[in-house]
Amino acid sequence: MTSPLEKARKDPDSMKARILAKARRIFGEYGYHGATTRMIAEEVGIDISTLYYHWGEKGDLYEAVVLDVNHDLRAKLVEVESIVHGMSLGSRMDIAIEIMTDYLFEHPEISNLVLLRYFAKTRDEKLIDFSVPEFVSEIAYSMGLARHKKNVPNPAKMQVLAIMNSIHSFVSGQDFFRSMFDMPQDQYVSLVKQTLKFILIPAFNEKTQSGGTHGPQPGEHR
Amino acid sequence: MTSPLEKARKDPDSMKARILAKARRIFGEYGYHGATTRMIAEEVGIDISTLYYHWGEKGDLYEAVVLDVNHDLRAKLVEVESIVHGMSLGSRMDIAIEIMTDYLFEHPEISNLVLLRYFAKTRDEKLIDFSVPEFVSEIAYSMGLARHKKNVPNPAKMQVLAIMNSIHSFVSGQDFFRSMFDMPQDQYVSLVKQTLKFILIPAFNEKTQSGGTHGPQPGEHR
DNA sequence: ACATTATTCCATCAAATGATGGAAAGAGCG
DNA sequence: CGCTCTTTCCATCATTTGATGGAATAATGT
Repeated sequence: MTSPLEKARKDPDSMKARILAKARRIFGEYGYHGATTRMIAEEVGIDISTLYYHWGEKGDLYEAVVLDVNHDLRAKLVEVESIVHGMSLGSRMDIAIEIMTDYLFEHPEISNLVLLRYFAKTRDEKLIDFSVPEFVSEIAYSMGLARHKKNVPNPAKMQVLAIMNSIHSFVSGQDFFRSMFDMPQDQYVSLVKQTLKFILIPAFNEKTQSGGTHGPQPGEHR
Repeated sequence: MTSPLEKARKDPDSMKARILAKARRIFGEYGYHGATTRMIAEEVGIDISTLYYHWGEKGDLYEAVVLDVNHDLRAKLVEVESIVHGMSLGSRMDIAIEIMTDYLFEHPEISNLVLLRYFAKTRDEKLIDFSVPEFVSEIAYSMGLARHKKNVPNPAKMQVLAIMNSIHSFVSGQDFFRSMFDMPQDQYVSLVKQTLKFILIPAFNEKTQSGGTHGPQPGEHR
């Protein structure tokens, strides 16, 4: 059995895929409730009922969008991992920040959707996506913050979340933030990379030797 | 002339204030479109038309909420600044992270609203809030990242944004993130502080002497 | 007590929105 | 061609949602 999502991914010119692509953008831009099926249909240039024919109710389309975005994001992370494999932690982070930042600025709806899913509840409660924890553990492992893919210490997971969220925030908030910098997009992207490296790299460079996980376990902090 | 918002802030028991308080929570939780005037009214325990009587249309109430939240946030930042004034940058950040994290976890709707405003567009376009740039410049100045309050270098502004967004993200995303850690709230809060300090402090400690603004100006990066 | 004003709720609208039935148009196939 | 299956659109619903008019109730001032 092939799911509608798999069909869409197989044939990017199909109506299903075209709808999915626009839905990604609209849902990412306006959030679940801010996006209407009519907006999406109009964007594709089709009647609203055609959209329902292919994807069923709004919540189902949204679910497909979330899964689709997660699929792409995971694929990119795997690609990055294969590129930086074997480098020092400093270089790894430098390259990873470069690639992921470029990628997410090219597909800002990914960051938008990830963050909106974190931060905004939806009236019609939908499934919680459990692929986030996997992501996070895998990245933590490949950064050398944990010795085993399973059983990654909580502080390591949190550090990965902090990194990912920092990038997503600058991508997703670009309209808002750029309004206070008054600079073209490419300069903003450079500034984002520069800032991310400035903030993120030192933390992992100096403390690396003093025991990957650093400091006390969460319980008895301070 | 006193605005409705000022009236509400003056008398916290007034109907205006009670509505505003609930509106903060609901708008923060569900976003602008996800929140309905009926949800807010029901939360307060009043009829929907009473809400309209006090605050006019939905967009006006939302605007009041945003201004209200910004007011509180700014006040807290000023308070923190007065507390950490004169300390070393390291201590300043340590204390500031402690206080701001505690504060925002006590008022998570502040983080929610700030982030949703950054990341989600609203169909009915509303005023863009220009108090953000001020915030950011002031913090950057008080962190010693700029010599004058006016004319703060862009990299410094970006660093402040990164810091603020990191805190907001962990507060706003707590429901989502805690589901992957399986720990009580207070432990999660500790872990957040620990992670924020781990990531944020090293960047500012070592490079402090090598020229506050660090590295090249945005233009010719890399 | 009375007049005036402020506040609250009930009833109701109009528009927006999610969703569907069924007719038309198209595609594949003997 | 004639048949079936798929796809698309038009018309239409039922709900939800933002919003208001007006009656009823409570405050306030004189």
